[in-house]
Amino acid sequence: MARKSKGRQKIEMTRMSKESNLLVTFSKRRSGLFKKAYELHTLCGAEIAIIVFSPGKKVFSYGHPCLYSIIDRFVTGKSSSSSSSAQLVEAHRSASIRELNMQLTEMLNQLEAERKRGEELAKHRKASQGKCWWEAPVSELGLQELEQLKVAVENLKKNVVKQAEKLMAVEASNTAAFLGASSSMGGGHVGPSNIDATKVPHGLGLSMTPHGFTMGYGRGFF
Amino acid sequence: MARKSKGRQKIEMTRMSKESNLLVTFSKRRSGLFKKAYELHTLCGAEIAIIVFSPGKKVFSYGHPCLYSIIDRFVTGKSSSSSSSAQLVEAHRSASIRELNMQLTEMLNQLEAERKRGEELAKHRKASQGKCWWEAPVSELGLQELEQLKVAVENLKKNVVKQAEKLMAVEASNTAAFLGASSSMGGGHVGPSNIDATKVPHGLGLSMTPHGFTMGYGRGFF
DNA sequence: AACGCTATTCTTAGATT
DNA sequence: CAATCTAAGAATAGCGT
Repeated sequence: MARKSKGRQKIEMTRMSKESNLLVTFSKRRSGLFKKAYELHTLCGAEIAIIVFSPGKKVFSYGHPCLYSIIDRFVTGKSSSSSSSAQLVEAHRSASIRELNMQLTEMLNQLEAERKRGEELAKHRKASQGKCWWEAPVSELGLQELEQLKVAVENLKKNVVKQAEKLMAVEASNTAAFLGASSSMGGGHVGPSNIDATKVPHGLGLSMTPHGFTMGYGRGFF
Repeated sequence: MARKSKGRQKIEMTRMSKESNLLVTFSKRRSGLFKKAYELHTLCGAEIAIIVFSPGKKVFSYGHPCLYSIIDRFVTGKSSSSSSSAQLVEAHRSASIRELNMQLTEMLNQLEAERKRGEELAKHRKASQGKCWWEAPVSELGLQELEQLKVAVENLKKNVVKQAEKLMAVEASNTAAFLGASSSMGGGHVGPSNIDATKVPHGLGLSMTPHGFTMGYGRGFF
């Protein structure tokens, strides 16, 4: 037996064609992702929540210290003191507005990253001046466009925030009325309860023992 | 210079003692985690949402195709049990906002495409020192995309204002006559689930190195 | 504080069982 | 199909800039 294996091979970063390979790769990489999350939590004390919908629409989640507390904190943006259903419902509602703000902020960050890259590109171009002269204007235009886009998005964000503030004010004034009869839904649940979770390739902590390491399947109790 | 570096060293899987190291490690590993998530999404078509609270309590998030749609899907699960009037109002409102989210998501996708193009451009530039003729069309394409993006942003801006006003009107009428408003714009498209085919012409590595996927935002409260 | 480097560890694609 | 094995590719700790 000369060659037992070709070892890891490079793969193209695009959806895998072979469904069988895809499935096993999904499983492997999901484990890897959760392990990385665990390590990030352990090493740096970060709190992490991960939700994964498999290609087959199954749900896998990871959360530390508690998946829901993190999501709740994220959605409400802060306190999350009480877990009363009324508050959660309200939080979820206002989350929609906050989503806009967050998404816009993310967009700005992405734009910023893109702009940086553009500058780098421009620098590169300068380094190899002479070659590709025809490209200079194009790249520059691209950069300028990005700058404009950034400004546009920033303005957009301001508008959204402004509108949202008004909306929130209105909502706050009648929140009490809305929540008069907060349905105490939830409670039961969990159908498939496939607590399959992560097997975690042996070989390293993660034995989901340390603390919670909730890796359940979820359906919230919102 | 015999030894330039000791290379990667093994570390204990416990909270890092040196705060300075901890901080930089957090940053590096967070990027790595997000990259893994991206790859899992791209390779396997999984939908992923990650929320990370840094030790400094700052929030970073990542999501494909859209962070919020995933969280929403996870959180709401299927709490279609009760249908109180309050919930109807909420559903109505969420639907409207979700439309905005869809638009924003599309924009984000376009931005991502643009970013990918940029990376590819950089890669090609580096790879083909003297063959710049290949880059020209790519750059032009990127410019076109930017133009489209610009238009998209302008339209989006208008829509956001319009929708926000509409929402305010709805809220106002609800305030006045709790259930007066009828669901004129129900519909709604639930989960996007339009898992983009990730065209990426000449795929290649997509090593997205420099600024990776950090899509953080600093606390997005209004 | 963000970036580049390098040696080393870690991850994982593909094959095998 | 799940577990294991192997070696090539990726991620990254510790430094330097």
